[in-house]
Amino acid sequence: MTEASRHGGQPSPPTPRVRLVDVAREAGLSKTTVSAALNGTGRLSPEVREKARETARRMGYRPNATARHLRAGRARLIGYVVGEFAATPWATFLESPYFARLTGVTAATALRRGYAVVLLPAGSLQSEWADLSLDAVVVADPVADDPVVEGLLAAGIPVFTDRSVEGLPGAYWVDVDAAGAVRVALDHLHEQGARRPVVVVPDSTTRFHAEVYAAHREWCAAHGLPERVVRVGEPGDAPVVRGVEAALTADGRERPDALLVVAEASPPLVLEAARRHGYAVPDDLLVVLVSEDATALLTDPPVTTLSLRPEAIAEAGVEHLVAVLEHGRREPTGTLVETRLDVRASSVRPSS
Amino acid sequence: MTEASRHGGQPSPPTPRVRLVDVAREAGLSKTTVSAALNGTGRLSPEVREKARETARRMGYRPNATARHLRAGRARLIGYVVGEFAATPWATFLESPYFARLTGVTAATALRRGYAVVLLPAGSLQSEWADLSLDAVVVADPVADDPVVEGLLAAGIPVFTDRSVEGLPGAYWVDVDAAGAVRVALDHLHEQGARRPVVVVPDSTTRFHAEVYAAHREWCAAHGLPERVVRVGEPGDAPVVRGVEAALTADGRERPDALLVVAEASPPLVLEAARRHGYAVPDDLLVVLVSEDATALLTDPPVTTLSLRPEAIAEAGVEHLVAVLEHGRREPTGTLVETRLDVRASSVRPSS
DNA sequence: CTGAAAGCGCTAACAT
DNA sequence: ATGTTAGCGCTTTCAG
Repeated sequence: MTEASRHGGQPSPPTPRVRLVDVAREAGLSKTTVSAALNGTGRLSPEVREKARETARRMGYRPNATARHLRAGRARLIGYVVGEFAATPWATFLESPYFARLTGVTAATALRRGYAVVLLPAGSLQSEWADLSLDAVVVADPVADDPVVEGLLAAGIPVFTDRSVEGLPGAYWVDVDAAGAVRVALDHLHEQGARRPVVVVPDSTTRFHAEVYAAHREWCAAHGLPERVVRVGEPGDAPVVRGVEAALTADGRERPDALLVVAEASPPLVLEAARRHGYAVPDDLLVVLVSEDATALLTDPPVTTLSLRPEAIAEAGVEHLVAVLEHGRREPTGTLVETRLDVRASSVRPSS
Repeated sequence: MTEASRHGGQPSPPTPRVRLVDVAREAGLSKTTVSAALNGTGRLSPEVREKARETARRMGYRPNATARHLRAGRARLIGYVVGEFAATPWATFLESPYFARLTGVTAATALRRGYAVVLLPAGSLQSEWADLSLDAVVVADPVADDPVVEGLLAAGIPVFTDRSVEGLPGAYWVDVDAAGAVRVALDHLHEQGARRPVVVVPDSTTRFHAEVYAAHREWCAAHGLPERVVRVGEPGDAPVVRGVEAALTADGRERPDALLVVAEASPPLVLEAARRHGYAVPDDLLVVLVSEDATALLTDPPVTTLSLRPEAIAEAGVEHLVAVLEHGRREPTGTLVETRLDVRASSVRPSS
């Protein structure tokens, strides 16, 4: 006798699952009829339909998804990869509010559409996904010419990712309007009187950051302002905060009067760094952060943030994916999501 | 003609996938033989086996997982839920280094065992998982008497979670030795000369925190030291740091000489808070943090951390799960993972 | 308006 | 040692 059974639980009788045929027999109907009744297909008399449903409910029938999928030819499974540094991929990845939300909303939206999202850690080999029958794969942050993307396309699996794959057949994208975001933020700071804005941004080769550099350069040229930018080696609170400190150190030049951080960093940490360097926010320094971090609302003053809207990206991506998978829609191959500037006290010049 | 085809990509010929029977025909063998050859089963002559394999490889054969699963009666799918605050579940959840690692390692380990991990966001309804044919579900942080757990067990799906489910038939657990962890940390501080340690811990009703309280109380009683504890309302850097500040404010009592934080908080932030309050670490104050945060190694001094070892928990959990699923092992129902104290300069009294 | 039968792709008895 | 066949549970023509 096992410990569990002595505790009074059932000895776990390997309940032979109720199948469609069992329901049919019990209800005195055929498999076909019950199937049609439950799926709302076919033309059945209301009474028969109700009887089938009632019996199924009573017997606790739950359709076998695997059999359905085999029949349907699609497994309703979506892979979710991050094409990232192999070292500590998920740790650095999921810890960011942006990716955490992207991941969660992708899973939730897909589930609502009847698709399950399968986590594919970057460390895992492609060979391990081989026997997974994925209908499609979402690549959450591809590197340039990502081999993962290429492998999937070669295997005939549709890929959904960011704009870096534009033009590849079978690859679809949803992306954020990075250039627009930078312009909106800088325009806002300019309107509030900023004339020496400094930008802090990770020094990476991703398309997103490349667009940020370019947009910043153009904006500065257009406004006849000097291009002040600090590039930090990697994402993460600590490096970014150091970058902020570097940006705020005048180094002989005039002190900046506005700060735009295009990297996720804890808002309170950034504010504190500014204060440490003798800036009063927003009096001496206007601050805008690209961040999804909710603590931005809790600081004193609350911090203006530019949201990349991971929720919107995830939803658009899944809708697009479902459209391609279910209706064979191949156009458009991309969707651009607008960012959102949430103006708060940190970037509003007081009573000008 | 579509945009894609004009770009020179194949017009995406809906490649009729290569099936087992196709390989068999091509190789002049039967399905059985090819199947046996590829799966390493049966007794086949080496030449035939190699021929089958070679043909399969050449034709780019990839077995249809859905058909296999239907045949096998199991879908090799594992659900992964977090039984948490419904509001912003994944955001707060995945952002923590602990959970991010737990999640990533769970997925990677399962995949290596041939199981796919499906994300089930807390906001999603049980009805949405109904037709998912999950072989088992991992509940990553159940609340007391979690209704999710109960629903799954009622549906006959094995559940893997933490020790709070001990005794429920069909529920298995892997947990961290919270009480042992507290003792190890406090013993270490005591050895280093601490006599007025203060503990900061979230004020929650989870089993983990309850155990922490109890272990702390016992330890203090056993050592005849006053029980100094600060409970913070919620996890998250900001509240925890405020808790630390409260803990370090003497308030008429003697200043503490050691600090144990049992909540994930950014190590540099905690150190800074200590300095702000006039403590030199480790001279005036020994510091130990329960954390997986890698920045603990980068501070000055590096911070001693107590790791709850999410990687080990995830691996043990998956191994246990696989054992139950594949070999029907029902005992033991639980595994306890030891924590690990990584002693660094922040908790070593200098040259005593 | 309902039921019998075929078949999705694969594996494992069983027969040769 | 290899091939034939049945069947996993479901949906869907196609007869009745």
